[in-house]
Amino acid sequence: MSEINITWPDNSRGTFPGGTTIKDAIGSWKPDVLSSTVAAKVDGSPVDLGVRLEKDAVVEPIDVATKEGLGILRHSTSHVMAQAVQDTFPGAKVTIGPSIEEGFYYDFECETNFTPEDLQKIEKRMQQITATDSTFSRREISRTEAVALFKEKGESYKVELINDLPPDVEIVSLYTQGGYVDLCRGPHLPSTQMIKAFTLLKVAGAYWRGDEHNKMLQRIYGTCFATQEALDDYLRMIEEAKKRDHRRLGRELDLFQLNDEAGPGLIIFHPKGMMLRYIIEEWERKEHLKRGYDMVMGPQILKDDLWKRSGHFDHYRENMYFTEVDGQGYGIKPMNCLSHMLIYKSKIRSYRDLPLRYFELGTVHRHEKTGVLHGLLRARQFTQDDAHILCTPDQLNSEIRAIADFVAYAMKIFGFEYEVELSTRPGNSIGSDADWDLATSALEGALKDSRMVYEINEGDGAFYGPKIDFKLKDALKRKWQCATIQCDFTLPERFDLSYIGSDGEKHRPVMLHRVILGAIERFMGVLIEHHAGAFPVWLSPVQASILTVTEKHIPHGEKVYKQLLDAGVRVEKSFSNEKLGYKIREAQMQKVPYMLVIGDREMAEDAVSPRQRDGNNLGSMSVPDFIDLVQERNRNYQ
RNA sequence: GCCGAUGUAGCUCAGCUGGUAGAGCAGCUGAUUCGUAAUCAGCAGGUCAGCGGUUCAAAUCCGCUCAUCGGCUCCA
Repeated sequence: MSEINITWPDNSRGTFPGGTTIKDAIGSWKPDVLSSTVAAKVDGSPVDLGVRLEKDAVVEPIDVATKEGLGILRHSTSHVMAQAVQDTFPGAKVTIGPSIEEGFYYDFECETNFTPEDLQKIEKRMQQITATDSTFSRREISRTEAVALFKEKGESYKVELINDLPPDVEIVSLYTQGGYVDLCRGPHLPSTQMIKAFTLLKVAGAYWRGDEHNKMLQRIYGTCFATQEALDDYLRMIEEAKKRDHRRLGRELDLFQLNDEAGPGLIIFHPKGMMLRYIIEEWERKEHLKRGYDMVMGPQILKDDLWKRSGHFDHYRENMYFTEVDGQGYGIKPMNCLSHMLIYKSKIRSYRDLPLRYFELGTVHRHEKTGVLHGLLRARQFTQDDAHILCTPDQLNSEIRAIADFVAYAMKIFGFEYEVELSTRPGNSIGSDADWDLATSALEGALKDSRMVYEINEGDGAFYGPKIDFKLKDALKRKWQCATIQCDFTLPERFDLSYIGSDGEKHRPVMLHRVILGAIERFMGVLIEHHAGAFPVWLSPVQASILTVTEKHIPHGEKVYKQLLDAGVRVEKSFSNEKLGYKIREAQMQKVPYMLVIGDREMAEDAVSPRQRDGNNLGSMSVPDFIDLVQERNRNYQ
């Protein structure tokens, strides 16, 4: 038998008889690696460990701890789940079951609805399967054979999947574990025994192939990790996320409410929530003015004709609210651009005026479907830190780069990491191919010039133009869409905007729509969850609470209160007839950064000794020194 | 909008197979005057989401509506 040469990741080489399995080869290379290896890459392509090597190759084991390895582990677990579901519910039809970022799911069509008790049953069955050490074995059959096989099993969704494969695909692969066969590209684990730490999480509805016109299937979500510890960590993280839920903290910290009587998706800000909002808005105004933006403001409703002209009536009507005044139809604005266009049009513009940057904390209303509403993160009325930049095509690049810098600065101030995505033309769009190409390359060019790392999101742009999305990552690594830059050649066209160029001729300006924090409400929701309600001092609605020990300390407490208030410190009185421990606890639960206890000592020294919410005591200091401390943190965004 | 679950006091939750509602915390009143995460006692608080039906009798069973939650789709 001929021999083959294998090159390992460390560039060492080994010689093996032709037909050696990858598993055996790895086993003789580094036996200790094998136990955590789920599959391998042969010349770059991932394959099963059971594959026999027939020619020279570069072989790289895929470890279960890597992202790719975890994906394979989870995908295999989803196959085991499908087996368990069909064992438990013989009528259930399988559809697809991929691994996802935090686990896996599998969609089923089943007459009965899965209950939480059913999940336990399925999980138990999965444990039986994984305890048996069944191998995942791959088999390749012809397309027609596969169709016949799944037809016979009554798996109509699998038949549909095979039929929809590209015409040049002649062979499909099947994986079998413990007598259970599924259509799959692979690769998979060598054995079910590697599946040790898994759990099923929830049942949810999901449309077949993600299309809302299709049948609703039942999706079971689960997750799987290489070790029990990793799974436990993940489950703890979910618990932590629940504790941080902004809807819960919004109530506990008395920031805002969503009230049935007011209506779904409508937020009512309480004093502390409004204070947080005010701080953010003031920051916005200051930063925009620094960057050469002009503040403007338009009305909430504008005549229907304007929305028809802009294209919103044709493309966005189902998301808009309408009203009638004196027999005239009006649309409640879902976006702020129209007023800004009218400002531009209010006089003849010269190229010397450009770029014009109109900024508005613009409150918009959008008729979101009831099922998508989610606290502050998805509401029907919200306020964008919106701006529209009108510039010459030549200025586009520097304007986009300036916005990207602004976003980077904002993310630094608020303490978020972020990712960048470029979204291209969607199906439901307006405008010419040439304009879309120009706009898309302008955005991409600016990203490249700014040396930003970005991903491309095909077909995810707005109906009027492509966009750059910035997705920030919070303390729990969850991603949230906030900033976006959208390039628009259409509106200037539709509204016949122009400027007089140096040549004395009329030219068409280009328009950029952009937001930095996105929607103030959403950003607040993200901030609440990011900080778990314990905002940095500069953002805390209440920065200090004054706690009197007994009622004889109230007059001095009042004096300190007044001093702090005069200095602009956001301060609260806790003068009630309770023991100090009780008041500390109260302030602690409200996550107030500084607690100022006023007792005999503080009265005698005319001082305060701030206790931080982390339990640290800063020692005795004068009231002016404490004021400096707070103001220092305000200035430094800490 | 779709699938599923849920809805009892301000909050967190009990309330067995139908017999007419209960606790802790919060609130109020009083006592206590207290030094870094809960002082004690008393009081008050609910058309059991809403509407309709079954029944001698409904928080409990059935239907519809509304809202919320988890997803899908959509999105700042």
